[in-house]
Amino acid sequence: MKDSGRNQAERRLTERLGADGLRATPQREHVYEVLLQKRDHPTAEEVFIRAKRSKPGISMATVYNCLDALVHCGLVRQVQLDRGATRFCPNMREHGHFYCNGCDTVFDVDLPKKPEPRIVLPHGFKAEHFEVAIHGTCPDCAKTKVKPRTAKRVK
Amino acid sequence: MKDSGRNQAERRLTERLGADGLRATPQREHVYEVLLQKRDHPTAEEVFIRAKRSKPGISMATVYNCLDALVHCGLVRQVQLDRGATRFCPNMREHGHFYCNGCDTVFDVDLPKKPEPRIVLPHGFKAEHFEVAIHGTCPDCAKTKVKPRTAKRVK
DNA sequence: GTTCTCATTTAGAATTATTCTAAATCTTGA
DNA sequence: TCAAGATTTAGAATAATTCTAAATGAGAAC
Repeated sequence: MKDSGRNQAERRLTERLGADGLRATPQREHVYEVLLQKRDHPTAEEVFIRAKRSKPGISMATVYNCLDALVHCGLVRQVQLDRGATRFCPNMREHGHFYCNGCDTVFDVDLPKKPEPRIVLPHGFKAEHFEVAIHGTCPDCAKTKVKPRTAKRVK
Repeated sequence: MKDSGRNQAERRLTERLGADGLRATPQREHVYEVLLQKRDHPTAEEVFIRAKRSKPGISMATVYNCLDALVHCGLVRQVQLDRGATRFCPNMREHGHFYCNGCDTVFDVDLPKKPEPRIVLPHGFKAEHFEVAIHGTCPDCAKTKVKPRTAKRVK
């Protein structure tokens, strides 16, 4: 049947949320689907807008709640790249993020195979998760040569 | 003489700002000094508070302006770790940041020597800068076992 | 030195992003 | 069916950052 992928995603969602003592509600499922549908690292606001298209009653507070729940149970990563809003990424594969200073777009980038730069933490530190962010210029912006800056707002 | 270190820092500041067409103003020097004095990854607000101690007239807008100028000219890095305020770090040596989910403290961590896992970017992408952030639990918090969470706000 | 121009600073308003609150609704298990 | 607790909701509140316009300051041109 044509949406077995969707059903699978839903099962996983219920499972993961459950493991954290959380319920798989229609809103949480919907927010998760929104993230899976267009993987362009949307902000909470953007998720809200998309979620409203097929679920007009959903509220911003719920979107934040759902996103938090999804992050909490390990189905979604939150990505902090610039001074703006947090972005969300349902790709849990190990990967980094390339942030284009020119157009603010975020691209997933592969990290070297069995990489984990093998960072040695001082004694007693327990790592749970790591993020690699690369800032630079994407091909399009490199061509058009606009906004060649690192920090925002300084002319 | 006892403050040659400071003079050196000031020379570098003037140089770097100048290279970007910016002036080395008393406020910019002061904000830079504040960052150098206590390298605990303060937020703009914290920098503002510290800056005011010896320069009561300085304004928040100026602190943001100065921080932007310093980031822009490559003397300071901004670090985005959680949903809270941006933090600032005057350590330009290559290093990563460990963020403790328990106490929100940020620690500098060394990256493997000639590391750069050699991330291969797709054709046309130009990397300017990269950040490695590790989220986890610091030794103190590991002992006391408080707040064992990844995302905020989900009970 | 005076004047012009432009950079910078400042206070405060405005905006943006996120969190909080309390009431309504829903779910689940007894 | 009911009680307890989880979730959602709207809207208020807070936090973080940016914007605005006026005042100040500094260097270039006279």
